[in-house]
Amino acid sequence: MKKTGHSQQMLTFASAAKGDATVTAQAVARHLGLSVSTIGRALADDPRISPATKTRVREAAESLGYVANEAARVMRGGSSKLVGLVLPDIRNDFYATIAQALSACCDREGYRLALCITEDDRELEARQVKELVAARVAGIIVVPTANPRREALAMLCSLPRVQLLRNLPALSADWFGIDDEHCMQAGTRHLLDLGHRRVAYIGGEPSLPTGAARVSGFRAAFRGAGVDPASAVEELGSTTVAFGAQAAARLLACGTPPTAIITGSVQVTLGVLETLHARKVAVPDQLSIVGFGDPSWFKWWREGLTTLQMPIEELATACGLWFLNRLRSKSVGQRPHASITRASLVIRGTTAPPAKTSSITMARVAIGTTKR
Amino acid sequence: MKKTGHSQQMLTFASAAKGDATVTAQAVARHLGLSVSTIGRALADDPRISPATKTRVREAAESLGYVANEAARVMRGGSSKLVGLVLPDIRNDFYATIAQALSACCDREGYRLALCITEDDRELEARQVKELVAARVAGIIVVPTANPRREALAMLCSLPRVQLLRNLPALSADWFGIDDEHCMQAGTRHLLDLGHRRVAYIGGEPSLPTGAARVSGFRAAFRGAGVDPASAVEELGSTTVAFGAQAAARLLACGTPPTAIITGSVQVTLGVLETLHARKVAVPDQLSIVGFGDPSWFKWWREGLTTLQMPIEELATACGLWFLNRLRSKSVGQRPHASITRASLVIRGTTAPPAKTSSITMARVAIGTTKR
DNA sequence: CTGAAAGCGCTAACAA
DNA sequence: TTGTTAGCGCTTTCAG
Repeated sequence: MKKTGHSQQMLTFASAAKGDATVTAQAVARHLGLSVSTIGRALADDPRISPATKTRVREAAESLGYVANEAARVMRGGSSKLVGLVLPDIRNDFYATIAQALSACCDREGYRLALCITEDDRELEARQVKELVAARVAGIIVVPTANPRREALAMLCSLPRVQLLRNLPALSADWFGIDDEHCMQAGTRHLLDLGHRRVAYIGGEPSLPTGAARVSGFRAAFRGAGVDPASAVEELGSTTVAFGAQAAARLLACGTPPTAIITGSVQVTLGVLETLHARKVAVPDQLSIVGFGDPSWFKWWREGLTTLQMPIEELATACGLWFLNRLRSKSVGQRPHASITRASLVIRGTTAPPAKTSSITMARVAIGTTKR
Repeated sequence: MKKTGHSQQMLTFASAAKGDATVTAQAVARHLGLSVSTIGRALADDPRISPATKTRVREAAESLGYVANEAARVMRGGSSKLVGLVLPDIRNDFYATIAQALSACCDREGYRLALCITEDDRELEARQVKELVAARVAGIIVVPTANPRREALAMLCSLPRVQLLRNLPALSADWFGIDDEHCMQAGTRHLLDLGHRRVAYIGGEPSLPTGAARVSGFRAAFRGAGVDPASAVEELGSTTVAFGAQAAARLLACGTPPTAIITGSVQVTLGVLETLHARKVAVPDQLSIVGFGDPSWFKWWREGLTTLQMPIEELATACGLWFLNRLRSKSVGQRPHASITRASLVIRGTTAPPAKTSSITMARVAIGTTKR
């Protein structure tokens, strides 16, 4: 930072050229022999300030390295430019995509994201939310845990908020999500149509709104196809890689293993694939599988993973735009708004009709309606 | 939130039970007939306050839903509990892992992360950094762009800071990174040892510190093995999926395509794999490939991708711990500290000796020192 | 067109 | 053990 030579006020001690002590509007004012309010107004482009003064102020501010103190502005009653983003796990492709899209939205409107990772732990979530409130964030975008603490709910409800994917009525917040039930039904239907009967669903606990909807879609497919649900298997647990891997191992080990598996979470899918890979299970000859979500590498798993694909990025962008608009206009709809995005089944190479015998067969049927 | 019945001060209008107007320490004080400072001290667990009052205050604060205003605290001179995390792209597994690890660190120490995604755009970076300074963050953890703007550098240098992966001397900041040059040399060496001569490197521009180090390691391997570097091919560009895909396509299309490719970025690797998959290139029979980084799905690409693996999570955790410690103790080392983490070559199924003829051969040699 | 001053909510120095 | 008060840096009346 070059020190300007204009030594109009070199008498005033520590006139902000000290280097480290943060430069305040006061300092700029002294430097120019003006008052603080003029500085503030000039920088806010107030029409009452003469163009000449404005440029003078702007240049001085620039050269002194003045950066407005947002804390002070917030304290005056203005809400901050910080938006809380509360989600379970940023390594999950789902949430990374969401964060990226929201970050782009926020950036365009001058907002920043405070990233809070809950690991689906309600205590952690409560702490994080409290901190966000303390920081006086403008609002919160949240993928809530299955059962948030009462305090967390109360705090969330005291701010502008929107929920993503998981829809908790207790939050009475607007929601952007996917048609969990229908897409899971479509995926299951695909397997039933291929002739599978012993179909297993591995997914999140039904205490999660999404978990409940997905397992419900799974069951609905059986009813819809007139198939006896007795042959359906359900493994419900945490939406983690570990759970997926264990559940798949359990299913493979049992006396009459399923001929097809459908998963209800990206992480669970990962775990299942890991187990199938480790055990060298022949897919789809011995076992068909339908995944959940569609990170880029799903198409490289064996001949390509048949999966339920959802436009997460679009979903997040829609959510971000809508939320920021609401923040700015303060408009609060009476009933929470709900926006549902449709998912679609992408058929690749991991689903086929079941083998006639329980051993590995040579049959390898090519299917290909939505092949991509 | 239940309203407590203690109507000691029901006369004071709007005694904070109004529901929406944020509850201040003042409000709690009035509610209890105490002074603000007593409230502040009680909540700060000051020894001068009687235990009885402390509990009384704490309960009242709780039931009224009081949350301290951090902006006010910051304005009094305390630094905020916000740490800026500036990185190019959160969908990149590298950076997602880093964010996750740092978030865990910060959370443990009561800090929060402000996520800023630069997309490797220096203008965007400059804007984000300025906003972080305006927000009076306690410090910044940054993966800088190749060539940050002068203003951005100046601002960064005015705060506690640490750089990850990319090491820019201009920042004169502590750095946590990997031994880019050596690991790339090892990967290339592996290919040369297998007998490859026409080896291609596809990676980031040398304007990036990491890009420069990696390409330099690539070249060093040739020198080290006494192989004529004339047969080496270099494709340097942006560290994106698109560039990787295009570069690979270009290499395959040329008259005498390389018999092996080594990549210098996770995203580039993704692009290359995409092209190889689309063109149905026989790997490793027709072409050997060494990837960069090790997201979980690399081991599922064909027979498993041979790759340069680095303990990113440990790196980020080390960085976070060290940085937060520095923030708290204000200790500033004279010379910037540099911490280098070693990467390792993981040999899986995508590297083999080159085919004798230019066409596909049947030879498929199993290699397996570090197989995993 | 510009200046003076109040006040946002909190902490810490000074009183009692 | 508790109360009073000044002041952090900014915006925003109200006065010139």
